[in-house]
Amino acid sequence: MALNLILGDCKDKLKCLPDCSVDLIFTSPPYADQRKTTYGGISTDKYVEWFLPISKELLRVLKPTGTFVLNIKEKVVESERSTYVMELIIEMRKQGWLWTEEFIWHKKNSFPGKWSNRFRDAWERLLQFNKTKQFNMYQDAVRVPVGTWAKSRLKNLSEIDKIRDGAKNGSGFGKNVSNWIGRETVYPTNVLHLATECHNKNHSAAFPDELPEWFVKLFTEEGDTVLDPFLGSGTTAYVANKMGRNAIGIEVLEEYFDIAKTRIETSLLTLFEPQIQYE
Amino acid sequence: MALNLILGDCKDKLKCLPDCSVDLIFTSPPYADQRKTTYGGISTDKYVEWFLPISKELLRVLKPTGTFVLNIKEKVVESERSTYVMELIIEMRKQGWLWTEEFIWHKKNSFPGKWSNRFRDAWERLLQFNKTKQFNMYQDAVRVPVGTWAKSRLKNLSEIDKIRDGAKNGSGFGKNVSNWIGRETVYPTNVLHLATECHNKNHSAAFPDELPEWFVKLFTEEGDTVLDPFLGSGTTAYVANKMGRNAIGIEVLEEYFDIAKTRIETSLLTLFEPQIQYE
DNA sequence: GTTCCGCATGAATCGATAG
DNA sequence: ACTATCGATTCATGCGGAA
Repeated sequence: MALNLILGDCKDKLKCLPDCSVDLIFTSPPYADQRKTTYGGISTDKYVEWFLPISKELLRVLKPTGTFVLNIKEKVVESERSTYVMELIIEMRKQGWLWTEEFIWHKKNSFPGKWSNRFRDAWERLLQFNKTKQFNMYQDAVRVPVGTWAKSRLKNLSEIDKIRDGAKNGSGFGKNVSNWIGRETVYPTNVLHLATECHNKNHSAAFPDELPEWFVKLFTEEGDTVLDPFLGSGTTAYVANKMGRNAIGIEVLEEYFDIAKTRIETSLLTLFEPQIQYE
Repeated sequence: MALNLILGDCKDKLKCLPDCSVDLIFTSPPYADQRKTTYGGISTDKYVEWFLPISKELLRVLKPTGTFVLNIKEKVVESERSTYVMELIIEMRKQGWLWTEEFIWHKKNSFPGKWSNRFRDAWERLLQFNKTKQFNMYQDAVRVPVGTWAKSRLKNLSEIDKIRDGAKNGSGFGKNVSNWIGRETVYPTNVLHLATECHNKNHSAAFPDELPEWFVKLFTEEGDTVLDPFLGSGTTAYVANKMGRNAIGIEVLEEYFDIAKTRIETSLLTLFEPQIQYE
């Protein structure tokens, strides 16, 4: 599978990509006023203005049958949720994007903290945009097991957990999906239950592998092309390549770029060519 | 507890309520293009225009320390999610509302169905609006059991042992108890996991009792006043009254109004005065 | 080989303090 | 007054060492 990692600002570098050449764009851009030390720290009131030229290029490079999934969440400013994400959706529609769906990522391990006026924020948006109504969607690729999941988990659930989360929370979406082949499966919903990865000092990803994995399965087939214009630690490109898709990743910060490149290339080496190691 | 059920259009009837008299507004208005035969079918492009005069009245009747929780979800129109909810938030802020938070109601048993271009919709928005930044929030009223698995459950058991030992000695008891209580419950997040009601055939409520119950606990104390301007089958008013809050409910449709009134009054009768039945 | 426990670590937010 | 920085708060998760 081709792996194309590009160092530079995606606003410029996207122009090098041909029209209608990408099947899935999955990305998590730097959030407003977040990661200020590493990225420029885009302020909340400039965010839409900053993003629109990029989304315009993304619209160009996406195939008519392709999908753009945007992982984003607005921050709190002076005790209020900012509205720049809503404004972004409205403006992107004016650019020609179709806002097809909003998935919810329920973050099972949300950031701790206590405030007098709000609880911990445990969810993020996964906005699905399309170029046309005839986009590819491979629903069977993400079917999840039913029934047995809840039963097997019941053993491990304490009484407290039952009270808290209910025992019928069957949105199973784990790594052992292969174990469930042959059993009864159902289609998932638009709510995803995943924990963020933590305790990875070398590359702390903003989202777990399972997140891009799910969307790569859902919206692409093997041999298709996946693009992440804000590569970060490289999770999207790594996952896409691992799954037999071509991957394009763009990252503006050299430090992140190097980490992502090293991580992806070494991981893929051990993944696909272990025999070389022993010969 | 006072129960005030009003038959009529809330746009008019709200004008009869005094300024700054309500502690919590919890409501689920008719969604755009839903219930067409009943509410005259508010179209998606007229929705904001239709709602703004009502939200203006709601702003007037709410106490400065009060909260408005709006349960809403945009519908799909021609394969796209409508943007009227986003536009509504932006316009309500212009009216003077503070958009404090967005809770997610994860519907554990979402409506079944299968479509080629989307999965089942398993979540709804619970938009929290406030009049001022100094609103009442009783966070301790909604604490949940700590999310421990088997391993830390053992840890809790050892804590219990400590308490027992302390009790034998007769000293240090209080301190251990307070530590233990602190570990047993935690504050919830802004994601609510509730199933929709499916066991009540007589009245199909838009949401389960637990939904308004949670917000009534969180934002009011006993003796406070809860308002639902779109009463529907009466869940909000019933729950509020059951919990010792004054309830005001407005419903435009006589058919719905009668059902709600009967349901609430008979339920409360058996709830509070069972002895009358036997005397 | 398991299981168990300790511990660091987060796309955070508020309010007080400092320039 | 208005902005910038900083400490306190808090909990699910997974890694690594130990039993």
